[in-house]
Amino acid sequence: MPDKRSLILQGTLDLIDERGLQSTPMSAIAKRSGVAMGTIYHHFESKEELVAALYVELIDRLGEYALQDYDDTAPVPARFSRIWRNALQFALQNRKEVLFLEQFTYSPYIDPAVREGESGWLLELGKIFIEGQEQEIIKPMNPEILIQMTMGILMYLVRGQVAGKLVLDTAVKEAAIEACWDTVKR
Amino acid sequence: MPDKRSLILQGTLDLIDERGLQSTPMSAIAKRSGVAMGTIYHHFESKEELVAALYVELIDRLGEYALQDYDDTAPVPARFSRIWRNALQFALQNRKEVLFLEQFTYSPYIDPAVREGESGWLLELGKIFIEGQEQEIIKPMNPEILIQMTMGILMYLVRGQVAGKLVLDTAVKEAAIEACWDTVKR
Amino acid sequence: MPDKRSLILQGTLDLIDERGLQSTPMSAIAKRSGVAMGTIYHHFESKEELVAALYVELIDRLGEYALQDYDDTAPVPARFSRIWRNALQFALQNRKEVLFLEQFTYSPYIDPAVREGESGWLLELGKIFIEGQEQEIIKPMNPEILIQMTMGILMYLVRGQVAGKLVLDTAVKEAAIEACWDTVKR
Amino acid sequence: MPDKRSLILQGTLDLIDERGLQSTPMSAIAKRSGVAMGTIYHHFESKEELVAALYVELIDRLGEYALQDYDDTAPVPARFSRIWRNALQFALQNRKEVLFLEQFTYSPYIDPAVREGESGWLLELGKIFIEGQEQEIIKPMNPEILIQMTMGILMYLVRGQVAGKLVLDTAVKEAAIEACWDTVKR
DNA sequence: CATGAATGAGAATTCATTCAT
DNA sequence: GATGAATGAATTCTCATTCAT
Repeated sequence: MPDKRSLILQGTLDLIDERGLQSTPMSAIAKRSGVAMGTIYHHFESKEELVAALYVELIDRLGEYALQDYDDTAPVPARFSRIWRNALQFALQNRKEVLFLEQFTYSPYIDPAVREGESGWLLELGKIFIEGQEQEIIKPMNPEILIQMTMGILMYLVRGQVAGKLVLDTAVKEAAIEACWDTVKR
Repeated sequence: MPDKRSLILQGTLDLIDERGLQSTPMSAIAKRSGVAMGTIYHHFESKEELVAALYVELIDRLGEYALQDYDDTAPVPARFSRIWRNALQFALQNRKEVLFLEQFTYSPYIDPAVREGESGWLLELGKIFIEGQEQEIIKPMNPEILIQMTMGILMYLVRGQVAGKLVLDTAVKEAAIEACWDTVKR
Repeated sequence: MPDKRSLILQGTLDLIDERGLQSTPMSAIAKRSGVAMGTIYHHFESKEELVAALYVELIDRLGEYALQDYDDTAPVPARFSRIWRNALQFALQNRKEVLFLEQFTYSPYIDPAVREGESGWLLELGKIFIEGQEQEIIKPMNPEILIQMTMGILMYLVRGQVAGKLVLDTAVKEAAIEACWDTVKR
Repeated sequence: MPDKRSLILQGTLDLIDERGLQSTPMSAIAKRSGVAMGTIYHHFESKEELVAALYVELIDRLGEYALQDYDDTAPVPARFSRIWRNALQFALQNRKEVLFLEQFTYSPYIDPAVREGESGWLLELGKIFIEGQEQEIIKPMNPEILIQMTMGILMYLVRGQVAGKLVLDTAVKEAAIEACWDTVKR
């Protein structure tokens, strides 16, 4: 059986996805997670801390997934594709998680301090861009800008699918990764 | 002096930006807007309706701004740039407004019915893409996909600037619009 | 009809007397006072503030009562008796009020800042003692000390009566006032 | 090392002194005393019992201290001074303890049954007063009244010092004991 | 005996909404 | 229309007590 902390985080995510934070009282989280309300407060100081902890947890999970099968000796374009293909995959397989992150990344509800830590995969992406710029195959721009643009492409595609506006089948996914490359390549 | 309805909407936007919807009671909106609580209920049925009205108001404002100086007889790339340059401009000059839209577009708090109406500028973009595809200068993909990708690029750049990760000066803004074109062009 | 604020203060005092602060939830205060719980919070920021407000209110009431029929041109012993007779009278006629003050004067529950303000009757007593010392009919000690001793005599008599250990009839009351004088007189 | 029961009682006293009973959860007592919560419940049935036990413990300690060096063959005034000097000494050296007793003696939180037992020193005082009355050196009043008055004088002096209103140096302490005698002597 | 995570009833507090003025 | 005090259900959070280890 998963530990209570995980049960609570999962229950929180599920309910926020289903009804929104507004309409998710702690009592509902307790019921959904199968623990007593007091137990939640044993693990998290407040509702705000609980949501922050979930945020950190999901950021970490995404970061880990993004680096799966990552070979840092491969050529730049291959590494680029690998990471973004992973990230997209994660987003599509973890709809709730990613919508949560989208929702709270710029919400005043999340303490800015929580957002700070750079995740490993973003650092790795930075390296890829710099190396690509040295090889003159990537546009000579602030890597931060390139990262934001690429992430924006993929995240908005995921949003589009979630909203039912479009369908991301395998072909489209590959096209999307390619489009990402087109955006940054020289 | 602006009419009370506008004062209320502005106060609501300000407070949601500062403290989040969670922490924005109607009483605070009343105080900030300089009206009595009862007055808010003269103009809006409920808090939910108030937020929905704000959403619609901002969507409209963005849509209007995006089509400024738009010449629908110009060539496809020029029209593409015009609209996105406008949209980016709007986003940068209306941080609160755009973060609000980002925040609530996929929130269960906004009734899906409210989101429905296609805004004119998005319809116009659809036309641009179809025309560009006929001219074989734009990738032959579902235009919805192309729109999402382009919007993602720009929105994530704005997010990046809001978060203090990067600065969008004039040069970068132009480069960003160009990168959008690179993403969709054949 | 008394205003709601007074109703709430009275209900609070009654319940604290009957069951203690511990066992007096805000909901009980609301019910007893005949107002809604929210109304209490309209008048007082928190339970703590409510109790503090009650404290101040009672201190004021006692101070006012103590100076009834006070003639500041009378000789020192007469003035001394008048004030203490009044104070004792107040204490005996306002059991709840005085026990509340006893209970909370040195409780960490009352913010020390609340206790600060010197009440008029105590200032007046100070003057009496100084004048009496000049006339060499009162012990030459720090007046603060004399005040504490006198108040202690009377308050502990009241306590004794409340506890059922003794009965303060008219004769005893007069004897007590006399004993107070014996304590401070030269 | 003191036994756990004592540690718990001491921790309870400290915390009640610092934050009040209201704000002293059992968990805090456990932490402060360096024992587990379960351990507290081995020694005391409930929080109420714990506080009652502390009350009894402190009453006993005070009673014992009050009779130190007490010679029941000495003359009445000497015996009177001895006991009250001891009591005052105890109060000044055990601020927390005495404030606790003050606080809870008339609190509904303490079961009246707990307060009942007459302590030896109070019985002894009763004897002193009766003997003094037989010798016609003490006022012919209910001894209970005389006890309350004397205790009131001293306790309020202690309160005054605790509140920072006055300082009880050796001279003042002696004067206070004398004043007590003035209050009861014929 | 000792531990401290878990429990859940109960407390304090909030806030959308109403309505008498 | 405008006001804002009043309402009380809903929510967050607390904490005395238990019990499996």
